Amino acid sequence: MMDTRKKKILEAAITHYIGTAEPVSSKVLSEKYRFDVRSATIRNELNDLEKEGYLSQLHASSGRIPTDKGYRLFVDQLKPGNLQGDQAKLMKQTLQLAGYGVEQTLVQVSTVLSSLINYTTIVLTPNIYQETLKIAHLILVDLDRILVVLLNTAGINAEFFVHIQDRVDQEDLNRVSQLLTKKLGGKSMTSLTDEWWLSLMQELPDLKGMLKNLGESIYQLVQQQTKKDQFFTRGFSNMIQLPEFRNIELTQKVLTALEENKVLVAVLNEALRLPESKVSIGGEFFDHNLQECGLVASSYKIDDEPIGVIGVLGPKRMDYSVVVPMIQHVTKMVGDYLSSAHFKKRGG
Amino acid sequence: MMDTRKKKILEAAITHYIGTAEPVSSKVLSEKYRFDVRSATIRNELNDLEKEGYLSQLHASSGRIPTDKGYRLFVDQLKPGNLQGDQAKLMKQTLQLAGYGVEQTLVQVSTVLSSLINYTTIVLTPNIYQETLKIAHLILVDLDRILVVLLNTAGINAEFFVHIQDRVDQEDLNRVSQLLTKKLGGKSMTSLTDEWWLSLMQELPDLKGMLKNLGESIYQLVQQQTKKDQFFTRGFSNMIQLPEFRNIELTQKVLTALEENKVLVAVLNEALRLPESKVSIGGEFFDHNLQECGLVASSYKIDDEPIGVIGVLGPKRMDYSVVVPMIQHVTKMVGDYLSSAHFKKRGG
DNA sequence: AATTAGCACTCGATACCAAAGAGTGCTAAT
DNA sequence: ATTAGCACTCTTTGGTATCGAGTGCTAATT
Repeated sequence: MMDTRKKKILEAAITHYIGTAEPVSSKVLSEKYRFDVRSATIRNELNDLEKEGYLSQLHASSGRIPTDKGYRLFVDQLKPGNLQGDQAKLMKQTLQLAGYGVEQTLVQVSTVLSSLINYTTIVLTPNIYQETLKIAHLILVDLDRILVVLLNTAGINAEFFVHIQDRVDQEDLNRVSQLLTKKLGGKSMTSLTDEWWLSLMQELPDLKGMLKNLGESIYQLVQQQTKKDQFFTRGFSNMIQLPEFRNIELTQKVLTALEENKVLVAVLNEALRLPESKVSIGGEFFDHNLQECGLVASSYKIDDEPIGVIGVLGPKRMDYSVVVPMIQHVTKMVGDYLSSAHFKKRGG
Repeated sequence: MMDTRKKKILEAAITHYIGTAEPVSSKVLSEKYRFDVRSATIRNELNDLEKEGYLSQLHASSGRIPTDKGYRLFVDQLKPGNLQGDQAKLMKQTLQLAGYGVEQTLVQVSTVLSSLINYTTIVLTPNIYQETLKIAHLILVDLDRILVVLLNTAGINAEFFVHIQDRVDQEDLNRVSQLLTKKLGGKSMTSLTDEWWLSLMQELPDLKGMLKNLGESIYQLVQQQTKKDQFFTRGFSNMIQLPEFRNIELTQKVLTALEENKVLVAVLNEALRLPESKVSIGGEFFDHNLQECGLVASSYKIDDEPIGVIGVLGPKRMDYSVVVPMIQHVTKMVGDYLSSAHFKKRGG
């Protein structure tokens, strides 16, 4: 039902549409691609492909454009590709010149990535809730306020202030820090139960009140977790040059989806758990604002643990054959870099 | 040269244009506003106002639209206004429901602000470089890596990792932290000179190497300061509904300006030092991408020190009479909140 | 001297029509 | 199974006529 030539024609049609954003005609296909058949034959094949749901027409006498199903087939059969050497080089340089810190590195990388491919990059940044905790440290700020610093095994840190009733000094806090750090190993943020805190209080009875405050604050922090903005976007202004975004309504929709980021965050979170990159196309998003978009996303890892996701959002006719290898390469590179001694030395 | 009636007509013309985005005709002015003269008279006045540079025409037989000079006059004579009670209430609620931390509070506030007025909010966030330092604390992370936590007098913190050669333990670091905190009072990030570090080394000769690493890292951090992203944007998707943004080229320009944020950051930084709010209009930006925009910006203060800026970017015909009081109110409210015991208690 | 009725003029917006052109599906011939 | 040929569909483009909003100017009026 889907012989080689038909497949080739579908592939050529999609490739051509990706390149031009114009509906593809039988004439163009027979002239620009070597099928050694006249356009009428191709016309018959196109008709079949439309009936099978891989292509569609905007109106009765227009050329064909791919459907979601068409793109999906196209993407699924893409062979692992390489990216151009100069692009790989540029990304490498970007990493080496990036500023301090994980967040800043991601900002730099996604900005350059977007300008390279002219689509929008979207990023899920690491947070303290991934992985297990490693270090806790308390710093006395005011008489009644302490800054709590937490670090997980991936080296991602979080800080927040806690208000306390009891008077303590930094010496006390150092003792608490030491105890916490000792007891924290293997625990995640959410597994710090009431019982766990109670057992701590028994070890340091004189600082019971403070520990109570601390436990409550961390609990509240976990509750607020979802509110926390762990998502950013770069380079929409690069993408907006593409012909589909001459359509104001479409531009509005995509901007809205990027700002009300729930759906995108959800999709990225799915990609976090996948071993490979994830491609989403048009109707596969449960968001009408994204019906005309495609997304390629892949996770990056610190020491083999996925801690965040980099994605590329573009029009449905995005050049997947370039973007997929690109995003795989970039996430690998970022992960390696964030795990590297070099990064850690210069102050990650 | 500018009698009362003329002024009133100009004001009415600008108000009407702000409301409708349509060029204003003499007929509309004579009918909707009570000048008690026929349209022909108004026509004469409009002609004068155009010659004086306050109004302009799109083409020979069109109504008038305000020029930058017109808007400027209009804005400069605005009387201090109040905002509606329900809006004030909503902002207050937003603050109380905002998440932990300064950054998250600002994100919430700017999101709600944008949805209230349908323009884009832009925010300069506080950073460690403002104000003088108060506390430094070092935390041992790995054998050769420490996390440095700095806090300034406004309660804004920064963290970064430092790689060290010498073996130290947390006890050592506690001693260093204590010394640093003692010596830091009144110093700014940039005034930590080589001499200052040398004097520290003399007090703790056994940790000389570590202090050297630390000094160098902080120096590098200061160099990188400008790279740091201390700027964010919310609610462009609200604004894009306005009729001027049906023009794709304009949308592209404004988006580009928001992403290449240099010019905007510069303008906001000027507002940081001003006692009142700052309004910028069209040609007053040295950026062709912002020629059709207006900006109202004002700083927010922690304990009377300006530490950041909230701005509203809209089309040139933005409703300044609403936005100016609004932004003044919001920045005041945010500053008070960030300075308040309530905020500090619940974990700023 | 200020105001205004009246009018000619400009220019954009809208509608309509014709012609051109791109592309298809189908039929019949190869 | 392929394809030449053709009728048909629909969009695009350009031209033209018309409408109407709005102006500037002149001359009359207050």
